[in-house]
Amino acid sequence: MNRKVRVRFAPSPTGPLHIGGVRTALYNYLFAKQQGGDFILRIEDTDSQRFVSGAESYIEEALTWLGLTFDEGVSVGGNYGPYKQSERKEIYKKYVAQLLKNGSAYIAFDTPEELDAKRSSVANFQYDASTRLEMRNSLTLPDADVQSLIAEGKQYVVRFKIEPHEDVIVKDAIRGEVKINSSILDDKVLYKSADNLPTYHLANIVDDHLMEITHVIRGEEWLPSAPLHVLLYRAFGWTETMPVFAHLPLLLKPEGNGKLSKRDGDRLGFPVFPLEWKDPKTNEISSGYREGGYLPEAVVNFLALLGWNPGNDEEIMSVDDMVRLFTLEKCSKSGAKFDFEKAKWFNHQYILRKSNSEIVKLFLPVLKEKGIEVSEGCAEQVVGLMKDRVSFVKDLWEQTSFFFVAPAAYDEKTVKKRWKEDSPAQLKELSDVLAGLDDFSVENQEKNVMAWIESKGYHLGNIMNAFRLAIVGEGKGPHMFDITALIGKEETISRLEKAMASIHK
RNA sequence: GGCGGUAUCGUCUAACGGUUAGGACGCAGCCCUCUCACGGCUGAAAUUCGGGUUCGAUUCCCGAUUCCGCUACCA
Repeated sequence: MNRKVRVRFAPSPTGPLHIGGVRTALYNYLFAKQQGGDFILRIEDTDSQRFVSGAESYIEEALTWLGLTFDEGVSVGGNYGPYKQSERKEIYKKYVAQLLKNGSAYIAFDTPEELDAKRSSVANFQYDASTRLEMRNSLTLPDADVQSLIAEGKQYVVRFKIEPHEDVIVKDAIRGEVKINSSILDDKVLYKSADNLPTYHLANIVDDHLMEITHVIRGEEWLPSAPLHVLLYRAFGWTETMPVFAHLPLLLKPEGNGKLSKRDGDRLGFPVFPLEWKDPKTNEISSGYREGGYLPEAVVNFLALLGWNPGNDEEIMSVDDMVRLFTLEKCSKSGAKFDFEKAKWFNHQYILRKSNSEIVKLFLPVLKEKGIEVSEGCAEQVVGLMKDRVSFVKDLWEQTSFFFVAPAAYDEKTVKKRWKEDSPAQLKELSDVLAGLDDFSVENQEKNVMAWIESKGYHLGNIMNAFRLAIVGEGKGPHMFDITALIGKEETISRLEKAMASIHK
């Protein structure tokens, strides 16, 4: 039996897509593409209590931004729809009936309050083979009572009847065989009474089967319930086509312990969400990678390597490279701490690799925001000179503002260190030298200025550093003539004059 | 508490019985240099702890410990 590989990413629209979820989506995508299979987006909105409006569109927008396109899903359709679980209620009802009929499941009337009472009175209470006969369910109640309770509209849930004392084996592509004894599993609720929807467990198995999913690649938090899922496949008689499981390690907090969570990001100063998110209820804003100035390629590359590696020393990889090299076997088993510094480094690498014109497109809006009107060509030259110094496009402004506006003040420390007694006089001479130049190219400036310095026997460093202070306002930046050639003769001389007039020690 | 998973530099990881335990981020130093960066080079930095198995364990097995997850009519 050779089935076409089909994988799904199945988030719940209970909030913005977490960066850990993004990685799960990415691994599913890489695996699907590598196997020539399909990548499906399924929305698991079976928790009506926690539903958050806007979350679903956020998920799609985030995946789109990252370039993780899916072959089937709510917005693109497909032959296995609907792709939103709340639209599949009738389907689940049919399959629950099947389990009820074959004795794998039963109806339970215990209310949440009754269960809470039980849990607080009985230590370690669990609804399972050892306790189910003390509860109010179709196993203990006479058939007629069950029917009449249902007829009078009593709320009930459907529970999965787990037979104890069996070692259930879960075959995991990353972890090998995981064995759990069925006795520790409880009779999970498959169908809720509260919102008349199935629970994750039921919906997940039914959908994966119906959508012909071949590989379930999901977070490690699902490992403990994987045996339950295996048992469900068996109860339905779908063991033959049960997907291969692969449980991914979790993304951990960068410092201390625990799973990376929503709060960590803004507390530690980096995003945990792909896109900025505004909570519709509290209006609280959580920062996103996109708004933080990250390039989607960098985010994808960084994330891919958090829990997987191609087995060589390559770190900068295109999506195509990753698709080619990806294997579940090379995924690690232990959680990975999130390293913000490394994420920055990846972004820097991608800025370096992008053409100047691509960076300019991203930089122009920043310039506009600062009220700078320049030609694209000019901005492109600045970018070419400066992009290797930044990790983020938005940092370019801080590094390059002196190209566009004359310094309003002179850095005190630099003045102290670089502004000498004879600096004003020397800069006056320099100004004259430059003023006499018709050709203000880098080469011609350099030739003439060097000749002048040499003829006067001046110290090169003293001249150039004072010059830099006058033009830039502080002791930083690329080679001086690269700057002056770009800002032009007039601007250069005017800045020199301003400096001579206003810098005093 | 119970159950499961996990364990190599600070961090991400390589080494699938034999290596001076490799790479990357970060850190330090040096070089480059008109400054600041970038870049290049060099360096410090790790096999959780016990037991086994083996001629030989980072690697295989057992135990402890660690950290993580699950333990809901949440996913």
